[in-house]
Amino acid sequence: MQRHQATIKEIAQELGISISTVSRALQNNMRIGLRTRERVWEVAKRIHYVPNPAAILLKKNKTSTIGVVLPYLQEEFFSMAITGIEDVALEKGYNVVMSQSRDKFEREEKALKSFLSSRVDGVLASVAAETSNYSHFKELESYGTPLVFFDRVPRNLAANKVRCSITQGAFDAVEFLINKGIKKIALLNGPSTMEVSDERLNGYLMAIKRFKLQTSPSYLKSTNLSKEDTIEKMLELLALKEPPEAILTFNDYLALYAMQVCKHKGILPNKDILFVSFANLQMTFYLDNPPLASVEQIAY
Amino acid sequence: MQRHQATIKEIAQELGISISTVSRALQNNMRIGLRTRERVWEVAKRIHYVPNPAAILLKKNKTSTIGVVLPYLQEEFFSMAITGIEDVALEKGYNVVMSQSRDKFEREEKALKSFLSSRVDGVLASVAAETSNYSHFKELESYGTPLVFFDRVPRNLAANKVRCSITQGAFDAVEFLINKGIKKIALLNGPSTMEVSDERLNGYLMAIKRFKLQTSPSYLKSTNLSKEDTIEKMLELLALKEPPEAILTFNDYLALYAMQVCKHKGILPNKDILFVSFANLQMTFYLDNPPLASVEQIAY
DNA sequence: ATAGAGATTGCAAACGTTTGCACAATATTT
DNA sequence: AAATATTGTGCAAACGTTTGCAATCTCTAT
Repeated sequence: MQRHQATIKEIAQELGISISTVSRALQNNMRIGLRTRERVWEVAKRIHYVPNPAAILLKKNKTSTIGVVLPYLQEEFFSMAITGIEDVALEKGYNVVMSQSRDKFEREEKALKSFLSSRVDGVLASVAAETSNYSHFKELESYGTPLVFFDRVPRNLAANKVRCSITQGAFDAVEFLINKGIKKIALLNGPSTMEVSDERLNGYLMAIKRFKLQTSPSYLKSTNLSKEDTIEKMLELLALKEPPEAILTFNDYLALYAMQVCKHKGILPNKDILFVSFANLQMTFYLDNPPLASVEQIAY
Repeated sequence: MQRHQATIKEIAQELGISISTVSRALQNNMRIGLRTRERVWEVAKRIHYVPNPAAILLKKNKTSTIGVVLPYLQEEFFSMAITGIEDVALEKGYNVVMSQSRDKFEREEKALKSFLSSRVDGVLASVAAETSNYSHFKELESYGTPLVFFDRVPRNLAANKVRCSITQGAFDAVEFLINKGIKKIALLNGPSTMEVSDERLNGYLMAIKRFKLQTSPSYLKSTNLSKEDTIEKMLELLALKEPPEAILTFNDYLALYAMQVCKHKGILPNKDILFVSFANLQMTFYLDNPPLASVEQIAY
């Protein structure tokens, strides 16, 4: 099946020169005469030579590959991020291999194992909602594989992290609602294990304080991002004696789930209860009734 | 940076046995005594041995990796498909590397090149809308890399192809409309380079013939799947002397674009003009006004 | 005891590439 | 013409693994 792949040995043979010369010629090493270099390149092209990455890895201990784990590829934020990652990686001569955790700890763990065994040069990770134990990441680092978290970064872990600071975004979102005369604002947040949740909370609290509003612990809900949990927490909010007039949600998906709950209860979203969220999905452009506003995060 | 990774040599040294014995012990080769095998495994675990895939590829000429190119990871159909692919691949001990073409020929070409140089064992491809020349796929095969197209398979190309036959689905969709008493049905199809477009057309024509309806070339539009082109073709349909009463669209995205055009023109989608499409996105559950019906394709 | 058998283990080559070092060929200076 | 510098090329080892073959053990049956 797998037909023979061209090797530098064959090029050397055909030209009657040594393989070291060919190797150097292909690297455009100045030590090799221009004429020889040209002849080597010509043969290489003709016989469709492609360097064997395994041999190179073996020698250089470098795969020129980076691994990316993230929760869902289909979430627009991540899919844009991946596109950005791919673009710069390709430009720099790196390959990208990605894996979705689907917010499951187990899948995330497996993905990292597979990255480890394929010896990626580095890993980018956006952690699964389920994850609260970071030993699998620690293990990666113990092998010396560089690791950078992005967007969904863990709290309480000394590591490289990249994310937009959205404290200000959360503040602005609340201010926006307050300017509309709203007083009772709830926060439907993500898991407390994530720093990005903290930031939303901080921005929210800052705004509440600054504008001297009131809130209560029952207005602060934290979900695991699943549809079920979100619906449950939303029902709790609606069941309060003083249900909120507006809800700031962790992202557009939570907002959509929550809005569905409202509809079932005969409450008109963005009429009876205003929704403001984070992410600004392309998708929301298709909706007749999207969240009132959304804080955009530039994923690419 | 990159800390040293354990090798079988080190295991051998520690136990005072030869590397070949270690290699065989790790493969659970029966030629190696049980006691030795156990000791080897124990050390391997302790020092976190992970086989170096490069060395194995070099010997076996097998990467246990398959490459997947598809248009958009964020389209639900593909993201489900990828999950299916990942699941069976992992189960069989294969890794998956994927790349999005974003419907661009150039990106698709690059992805295949990168697969080639990383020596994947095989490729799964769903072709980009832009692609009409398959030389890059041909090249893959000339290297002996097995190739299977899925869903978006090319016409007129002898190759392995996997897709749902949706001729029947298209037929059923039209029948569904006819049963509602609709007579004037248009088809907003995908590029004619794709077999999947042909199938929709065939199903549509079969139903038209069977139920003795009329259609006209101006009811048959073919788009490149982009939003712009879809809007243009939709405007053409609306500009006809006899605009259609219902439109069968290539997928949910086209339906959504087309429905937006209607709204701009003050036409009520699924009231004045009925929409039926293919794909059945999760997303459409969030919509207040989804396509009337959608033919589901089981991606996973 | 000892031949033969069977069970274990080790040697060494091979996979395709890179690279330090040495050597050969040519050009430049005396 | 010899000595030196410059340029071009080749040898061989190394990377971590697998595997055919040979070698060494440990038995059992004589």
